[in-house]
Amino acid sequence: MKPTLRAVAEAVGVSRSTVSNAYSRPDQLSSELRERILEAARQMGYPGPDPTARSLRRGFVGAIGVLFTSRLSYAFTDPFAVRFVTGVAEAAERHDSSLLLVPLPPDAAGARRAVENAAADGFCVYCTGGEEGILDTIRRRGLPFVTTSSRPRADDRWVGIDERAAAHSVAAHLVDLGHRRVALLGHDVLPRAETGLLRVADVTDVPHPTTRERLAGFADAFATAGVAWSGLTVLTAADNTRDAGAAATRALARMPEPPTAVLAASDVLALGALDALREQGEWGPQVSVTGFDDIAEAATAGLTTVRQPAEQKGRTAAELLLDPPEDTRAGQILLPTTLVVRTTSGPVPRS
Amino acid sequence: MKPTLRAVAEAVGVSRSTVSNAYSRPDQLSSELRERILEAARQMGYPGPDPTARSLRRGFVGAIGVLFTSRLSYAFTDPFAVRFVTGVAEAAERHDSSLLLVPLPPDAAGARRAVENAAADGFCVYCTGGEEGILDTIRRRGLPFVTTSSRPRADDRWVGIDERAAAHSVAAHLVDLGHRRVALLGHDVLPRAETGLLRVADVTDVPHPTTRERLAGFADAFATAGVAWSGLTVLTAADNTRDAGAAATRALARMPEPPTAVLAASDVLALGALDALREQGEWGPQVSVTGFDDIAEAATAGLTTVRQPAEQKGRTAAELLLDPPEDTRAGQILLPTTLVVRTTSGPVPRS
DNA sequence: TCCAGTTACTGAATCGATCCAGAAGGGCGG
DNA sequence: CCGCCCTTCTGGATCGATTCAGTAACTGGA
Repeated sequence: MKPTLRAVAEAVGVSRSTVSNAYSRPDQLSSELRERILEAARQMGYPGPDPTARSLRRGFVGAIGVLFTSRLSYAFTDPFAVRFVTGVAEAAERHDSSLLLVPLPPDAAGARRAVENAAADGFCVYCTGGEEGILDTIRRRGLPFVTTSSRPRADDRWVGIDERAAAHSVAAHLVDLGHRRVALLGHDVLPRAETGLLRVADVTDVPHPTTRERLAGFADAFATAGVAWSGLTVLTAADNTRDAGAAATRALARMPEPPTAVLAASDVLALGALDALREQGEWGPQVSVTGFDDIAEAATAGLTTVRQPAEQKGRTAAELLLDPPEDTRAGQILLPTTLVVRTTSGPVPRS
Repeated sequence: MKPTLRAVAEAVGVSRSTVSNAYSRPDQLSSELRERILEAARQMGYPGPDPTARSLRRGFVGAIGVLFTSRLSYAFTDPFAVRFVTGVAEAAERHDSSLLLVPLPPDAAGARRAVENAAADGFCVYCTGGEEGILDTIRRRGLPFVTTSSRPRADDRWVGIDERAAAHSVAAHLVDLGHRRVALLGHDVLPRAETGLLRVADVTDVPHPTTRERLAGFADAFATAGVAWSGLTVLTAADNTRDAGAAATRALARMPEPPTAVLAASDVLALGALDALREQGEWGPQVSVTGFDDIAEAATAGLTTVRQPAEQKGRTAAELLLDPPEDTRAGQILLPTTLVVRTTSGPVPRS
């Protein structure tokens, strides 16, 4: 067994408090004694105060948790998520805090347990589906948190973008280009993970809050332009992945009157859509495609999209958590978005 | 203040042990009493056993630490690192373990403190520079760990590839194509972070173990082919980033007899080299470039490289940590690598 | 010389649980 | 009816530190 602080104290012949002070409050004892203590500790192989015991007594851990709805391994696959975490990490680092990444199992009970068992001083909640239950669990623990995706309560800390307005901006761009027959591509559009076509029925039923807002924003733009919702098609991807985006998009080829544009709810899906369209011979590449997020690959692919500041979002979230503003009302921060027009969007082809 | 387990016990009129059992050992009490306890807890807003206290008493945390030498935010920028963590996350998930990401400050003392304070049951040590000091600190804490990069001690758990042989294979590929005047591109080649040209002096002096092995492997191939080391040039990138790779490569243009190929120690650097060469008018694009790792962008860029199974490396590392083989000698796992020839390597141009 | 003010250190209480030996009560075979 | 086992629950010790009020010795100013 490793020696404890107590053992060191006994070896040196001082009280435990003094040994503790040697580590955490050097000014509380003579530097001579301190040296003697540290030397003895070294000799005995004492690794310093146990982090867990220290946390218990001190009442805080020194780590912030980042909650992901989906599996952790998936989280790292999503470029936007990675950039978000990068931002969180950056801020955490500045505050000498570690990062505890917590994957939330899909079932509510498991998710609750995960949050209850996480040794963290607070949480950044990254874009989850069944968010409310999770926030409640955090509240029960009495820990602070920052959300990013769904509509926050008035007194919750939050950082995000105006999803709906941002989505509106890309859609309006397509409308301006003359597109009227358009497919909206989102993941998790229906509770059951169906893939394929759907008529736009009631977007408010979409369970995933971010997707819902974005689809609503898309729909807004068409409504404004007088395009009937019935002219729109919704493609449901099984996942927010490139492959799922491609798979969902392939359904278009089977339509009698295929759309002239695909409006995706994320860049990842949009890239998938491009993949699928490229397979479609001459017709495919003529279809306009837009994304959302502006991940790195978007630039390479020439994807028209809406940029949101991913790292900044993460950084701001962590900052909001680690050193909260005096004024509670300053706890909700809206980040700007920009429409980035590249080469994947263009006027409706004449033919 | 949140109620504690003790408060719940008093409210229900049972002992603390019983409440504890209600949460962690349902078979130790009648289900009727258990229900009563949980109900009372719910009423009082008791969030369940405190993770820190539980960890202290139980003697383990339920999280594995991943140690990064560089800043956390940088770690997420490196595609290879991200894939490695993805693998670790996957395995951790299977074992119901959280991930604690621990950035190690560049200074030895800070790094030691970070390791001493990390609340984890064991560590995956991702490719660090001053690795030995860190491993010692972990050993002092008596915690298990798995390394990936440097040469392990006989009884350390380790997962990795034969860096030198793998590096040899790309270099041999270039030799076969006729290249004789070649630049080796690595980061952190010298202790002081110099950028620019260097003659190959003594590769064994390179501080970063992985870079050292790879450069050595490159050199091997040329030695075998009878190419004098003096024919080789070493480019030192300040960082393992695309930009740093590009910056280092620009020095080539100033050489009287520029190399016909650039052998990079990582894909990230290689992509940077390609960027730089593309700027160089007609000469640049003729230079062959090879990378190392086979990250996703490598395929897109047509980069010739050596593939190593990144996710698998992470997964194996975590697996080795979380459920170690009976036989200690099975604790060192060598993963396979493959030479992937694409379009950035070709024969020496005639001119 | 005396008292106030520092400095250096001690001891007991505490953080919030889990563990373990053991007690009380019920069921059952002999 | 006794003894044994099983189930259900209890109390106290314990995990490894930190905190805080308090003691003792020393310093310095009047």
